[in-house]
Amino acid sequence: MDDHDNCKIETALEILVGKWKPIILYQLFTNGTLRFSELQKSIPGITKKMLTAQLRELEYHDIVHRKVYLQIPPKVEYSITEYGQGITPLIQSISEWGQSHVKHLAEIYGDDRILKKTVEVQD
Amino acid sequence: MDDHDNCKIETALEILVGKWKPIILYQLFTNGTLRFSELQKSIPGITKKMLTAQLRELEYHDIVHRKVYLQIPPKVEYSITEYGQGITPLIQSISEWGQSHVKHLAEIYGDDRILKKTVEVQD
DNA sequence: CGGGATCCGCATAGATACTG
DNA sequence: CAGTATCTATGCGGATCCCG
Repeated sequence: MDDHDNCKIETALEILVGKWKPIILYQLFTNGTLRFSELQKSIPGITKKMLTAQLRELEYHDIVHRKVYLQIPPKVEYSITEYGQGITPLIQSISEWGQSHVKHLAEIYGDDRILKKTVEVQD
Repeated sequence: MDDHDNCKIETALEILVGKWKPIILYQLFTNGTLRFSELQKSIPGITKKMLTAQLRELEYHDIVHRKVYLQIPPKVEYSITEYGQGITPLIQSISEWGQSHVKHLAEIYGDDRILKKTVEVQD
């Protein structure tokens, strides 16, 4: 780690972060190509505004490709770029660490988040 | 990637994310142990409130250890836990990808962020 | 010294309506 | 259909004050 690694990390994080980006990427990775409306339907709760904004950022970073069909009604398809495929190892690393970390937390605090859910329902 | 990998990713990201966490971790990784006030001085612009909040989250996740000396005036030292050491490969991965990605962006859009800096200084 | 409590401002997300 | 424009709301970060 040299002195400027932090900003690089933050740059990388920008791409994954934002309430919706991980799940957008997940949808595109697993489904290949999706229309705007399909994407929206597959992500409950997201608004057009947010979806558009997040997709634009991902597009800027060359992770997502935007293909516009000039027709009425319009049709726009989104997919992972070739360069974007290259983040899979990274996502894999993060995901794996995340999984083991969840287990670690369970070991420390006990697995009472399940109980918590039950309690919440009781109300 | 199974159906619930997203939440795991988000769990993992929670730890790195937040305006100040990367640099807090950086300080602790490079300096070993730091007092609250030393940490604050090493991170220009951060408020006590934020520093406290971020440290508490990191502590909850067992990444950072908080050692309190019961004395007047108080003294509190922070360090990376043994478990916390385990995130280095993850940080490494993210950092490396971040670096190569910055280069990729430079290739696509041209390297005009350096020029931008120059312009900013001109003022 | 190392915080906690409180108040405030701004950015950002959400909701709604409109458009090519 | 795939957005944009506009308005509103809320939640987070910053500033300030206080306390053991």
